[in-house]
Amino acid sequence: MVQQSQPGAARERVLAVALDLFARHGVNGTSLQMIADEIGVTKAAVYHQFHTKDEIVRAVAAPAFERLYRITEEAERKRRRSERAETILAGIVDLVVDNRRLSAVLQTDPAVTHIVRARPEMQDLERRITTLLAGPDPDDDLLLGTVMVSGGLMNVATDPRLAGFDDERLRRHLLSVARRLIRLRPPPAPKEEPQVT
Amino acid sequence: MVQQSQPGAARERVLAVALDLFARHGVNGTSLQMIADEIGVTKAAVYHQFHTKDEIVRAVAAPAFERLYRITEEAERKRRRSERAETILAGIVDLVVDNRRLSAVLQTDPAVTHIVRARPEMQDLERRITTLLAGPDPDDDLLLGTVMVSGGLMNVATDPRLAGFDDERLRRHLLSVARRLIRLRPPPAPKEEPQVT
DNA sequence: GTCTATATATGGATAGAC
DNA sequence: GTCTATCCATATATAGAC
Repeated sequence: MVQQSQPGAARERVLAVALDLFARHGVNGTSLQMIADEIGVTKAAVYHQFHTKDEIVRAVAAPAFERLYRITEEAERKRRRSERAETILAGIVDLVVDNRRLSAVLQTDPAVTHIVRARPEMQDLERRITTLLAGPDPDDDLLLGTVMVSGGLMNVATDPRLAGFDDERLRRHLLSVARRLIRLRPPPAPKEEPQVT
Repeated sequence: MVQQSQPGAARERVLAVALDLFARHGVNGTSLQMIADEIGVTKAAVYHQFHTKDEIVRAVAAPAFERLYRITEEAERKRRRSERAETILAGIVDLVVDNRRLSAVLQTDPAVTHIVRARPEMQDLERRITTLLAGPDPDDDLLLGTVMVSGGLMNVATDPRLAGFDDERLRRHLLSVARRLIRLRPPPAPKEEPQVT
């Protein structure tokens, strides 16, 4: 086994292995022993990096949620509703495509829900994203499309039937399908005047 | 505590409580102790009904999968592709609406995936459903829409943002959104006017 | 940073009384 | 059908040596 001597390398190794195991077995189905075994160290070595299991879960999830937060802030600065929706949608699709395995874990794992998403600022973030996607007063179909986008995109990314899609192909079709779900017209090409909805 | 004296009542009580806990904490996050506590009996009493935890999981999931199997068989007997897709889609939507909480567990819980969905006949069933929805040779957009339907419907059913939808309202909009995703025209309804996408 | 060893709690599961 | 009591494995977590 090659020794990792860069600073923080051991920490990153734990996070990478943890993510892989979380995606396969769920957070509650993954023990610290499994993580340690996969790396080839003991549990105590893992505990040297993270003092609790929750800490590992938060560290695995943190980068994605921080990115989601930044995308949300950016989208909220746009003036028109279509711009806001397009920005948050494209941002989420990019995020999902860049973190295919992570997405499903963050979206559906009950442990993640309890540890990360239950926090008030997370619930607030999810509410803001819903508003960005659906606008302030959506009808039933639009609301349901929005729910399916915010929940379904993550599932789709990990589905084995789409394993053969490379990132660019997955991104393009995810965007296309998601836009239809929230009745969003594709944005105008650069250098053109925006069209009125 | 009222004694349940009907035959099979204790068994049904375990299944109902287990489903509720599975939906909230996931299968791996639910211990037999939690199930027993929720009912107000001891672990041993639960073990009298089910000899292993896997057995409980299978018993919780079984009715939904049997119903899914019957719907699939029925859909495959239809002659036209649109009829097959409409039958399986409407059947799945009904199934999801009738079992809102169960759906997400069955679809996304890693323990369920390992215990139930990993079985060859289950994988075969899921493959047949994909073919029913998408046809034999789907393009990228249709395949992705199909994946989103088969994965996303279940998520949608449990989303708190749709908690206020009654069954009929949820069913109607799920069908509408799902049909758009797989580019399926609504069937000629007896008293409803067909919608144009 | 990693190890051995251990503390403590809880998990699934069984035996046998009532 | 339900109980108490118990077995054994594994879980998270900590202490202290190297």
